[in-house]
Amino acid sequence: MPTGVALHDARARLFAAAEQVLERDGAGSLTSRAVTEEAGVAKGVLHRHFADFDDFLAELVRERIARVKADIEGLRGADPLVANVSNALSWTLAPVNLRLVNTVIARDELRARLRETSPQGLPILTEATAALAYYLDAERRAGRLKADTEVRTLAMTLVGTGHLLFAGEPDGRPSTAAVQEVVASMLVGAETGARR
Amino acid sequence: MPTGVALHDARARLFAAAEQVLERDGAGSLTSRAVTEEAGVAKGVLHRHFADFDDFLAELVRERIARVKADIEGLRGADPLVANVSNALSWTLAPVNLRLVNTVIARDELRARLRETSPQGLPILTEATAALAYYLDAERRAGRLKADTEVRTLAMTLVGTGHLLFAGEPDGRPSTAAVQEVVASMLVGAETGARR
Amino acid sequence: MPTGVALHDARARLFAAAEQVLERDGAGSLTSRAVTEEAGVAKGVLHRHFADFDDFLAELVRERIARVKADIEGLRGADPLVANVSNALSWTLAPVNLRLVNTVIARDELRARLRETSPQGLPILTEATAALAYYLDAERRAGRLKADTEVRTLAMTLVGTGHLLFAGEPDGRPSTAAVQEVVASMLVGAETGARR
Amino acid sequence: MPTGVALHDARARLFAAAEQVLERDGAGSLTSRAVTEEAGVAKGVLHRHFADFDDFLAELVRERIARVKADIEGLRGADPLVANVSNALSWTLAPVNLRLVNTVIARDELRARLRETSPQGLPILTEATAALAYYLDAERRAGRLKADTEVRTLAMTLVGTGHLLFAGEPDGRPSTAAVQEVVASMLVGAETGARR
DNA sequence: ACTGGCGGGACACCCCGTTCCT
DNA sequence: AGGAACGGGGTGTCCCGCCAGT
Repeated sequence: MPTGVALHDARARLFAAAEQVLERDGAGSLTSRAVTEEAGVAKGVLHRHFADFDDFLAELVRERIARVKADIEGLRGADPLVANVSNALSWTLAPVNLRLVNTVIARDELRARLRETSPQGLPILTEATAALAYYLDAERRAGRLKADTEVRTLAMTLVGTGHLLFAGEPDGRPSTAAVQEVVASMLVGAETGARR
Repeated sequence: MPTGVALHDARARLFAAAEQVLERDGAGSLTSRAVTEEAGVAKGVLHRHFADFDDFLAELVRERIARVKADIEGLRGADPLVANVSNALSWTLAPVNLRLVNTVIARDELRARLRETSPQGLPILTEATAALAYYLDAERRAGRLKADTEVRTLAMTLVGTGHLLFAGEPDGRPSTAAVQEVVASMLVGAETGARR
Repeated sequence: MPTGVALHDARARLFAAAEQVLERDGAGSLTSRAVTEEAGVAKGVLHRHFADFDDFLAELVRERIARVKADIEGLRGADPLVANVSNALSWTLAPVNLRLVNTVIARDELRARLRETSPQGLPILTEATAALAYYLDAERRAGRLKADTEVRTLAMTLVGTGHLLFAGEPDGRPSTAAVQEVVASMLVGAETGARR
Repeated sequence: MPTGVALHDARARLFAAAEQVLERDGAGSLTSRAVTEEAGVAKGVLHRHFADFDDFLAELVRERIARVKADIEGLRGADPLVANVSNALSWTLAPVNLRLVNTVIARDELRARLRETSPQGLPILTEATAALAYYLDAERRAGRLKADTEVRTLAMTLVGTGHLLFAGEPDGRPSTAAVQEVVASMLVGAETGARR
């Protein structure tokens, strides 16, 4: 029975529900029904707030992108470089994001729509790479990375390797130590001796 | 009309058809019908040679894995390191393979079955990483890479970065120069001065 | 295009559609798709209201059985015996019922399920025979049939002969006169002279 | 491997195989594959000797009809009337025949072709009815049935009732006693007192 | 504004009769 | 003669988007 009560936070609730479905059941189970059911909401609600399911997913991806960018931009130079980069990878490659990338990969229409805002590269990963490169450039300018470090390539290397590392784990969660070890070995050639 | 002719190479023809569909239409269009139609073969042929469609796909993945491994194992030390690695990445991340990885990502059942033979990591990429590490180890023992090179991590870095590079291109084909440039910058810290 | 309107009488509409298909195209054309198309209804509706197609058919048979029983039970002693019995046969062996019996005969699974409610005999015909026997017994007690009439056998004889008569006609519709003639000749030995 | 040996009795072997399949697995399992497998013969053999599967079935039906007719025509006036008729019904309604009738009912095309030789009525049952009527007429002329007996109707009644009786049994085999009882009660009004 | 049933398309799997190469 | 393949059809299932009621 209709309640007549407006869901003022429908978007947020639907996004949260989608993330829970992704985390619990994987990308293959992320259907419009699963989302609305998880949110405890009627199917029609999704279509009142979004043009269609792919539009909903696109918005969700953009929301995750914004969060990852904000997180990486919030990294502070005072913390150890390896820890910062490891955190950046952990945020970027969190299970929900990984599965969301898979969702994008599996859906032609969604991928096409995201091409408008992410012209190249895999959504989320591309933006994270850019944000990480920006952070690394700051570190380079601060003298914690060698002056000739190609931060764009280094960022891509870190994200690419991290992707393989995280995607390889059945549950998508390698240990923090494992991440730091890999990150450390990748930064070893670029780091200066500077410490604080 | 029935032809009555036995398809002595049904498996190979179906595999080739699947690859053409992948290349032309993408992972989203890889259905059992599309495969048999592309092969110019009756629907039932696929089910006569494979338990079901996921079984067919699993076999196709394994066949691609075998080919990639054989290709990488065929690399010769006489050729330039960067060229060899670039070739390895081009073979590993060929459009067909990339889309096949996407197919695996999108199909829960297929992924589950491949877990039996590829317990961890993304199919194809994992095996390519292992083969590449084996090749790099040979180069390390031959003195073309520094003795302390962690070949496993280096291989993962190369494949992971390459994956991002190839998957980022809308058509899955970065230029050879672009690949070599990235590979060169990644190997710069590990290479010795040895040349032949 | 979705109507959004709930089909409050989905069962009845599907049953009616199935009967129309039977009447128009015969038992061989009675597929689940044909039923939903005839009903102007989505394919899923059938599976929302019935476990599967055989379940739907079983329910249809039971509904027809109920109708035939009700019809026969509604026969009134005031009307001529021959007319009553002829009507009973016409109802029992109506084209739709005849073809429904054929459907049961042709479908192993359906037949198996109906065994639960019609342990023996051909569905519809068995129940009609029982109802007719009950009616004849009433007539016997009312003195319109000889006291020693074996109503069970007589009913079986009438239905069995009627079945041959109706099933023999290409379109399943012998003339009323032909039916009455046969019925009359079969009752001649059992009828008393009683008239009203 | 081809044997090169011609099956001079292919027809008979295929017919026998079909009957075994009918008897063991029912009408629903009577496919061309089942027949050739049961006969231990290649699928092509059937199509070498018959235009198509429906043609094969039509010939089988005609063969069974001929056998039933011959059997009934072989009845001798010296034996008890009830026993003779009971035997006629048992032959006519043998499980194989009953299931063959079902096969005819379930196959539109087969039914259509048999219309050419059996313009009306159910194949086998119609011919059996005619043969039985002929026999009964002989008995009538011999004085064992009343002179005014309508043998055509009586035959139809016997076969129709018998059909219900036999088809009602799950395994298609009522006891001889049950058959004789029903037959006796149906003949009671038509028999004269003549005995031998 | 929300609810929930429906429309419609697609897909995997299965079965059958039939043909014809080996 | 044997057996693989062919073409067609049927069923159950899933999913997304729509929209009449409440």
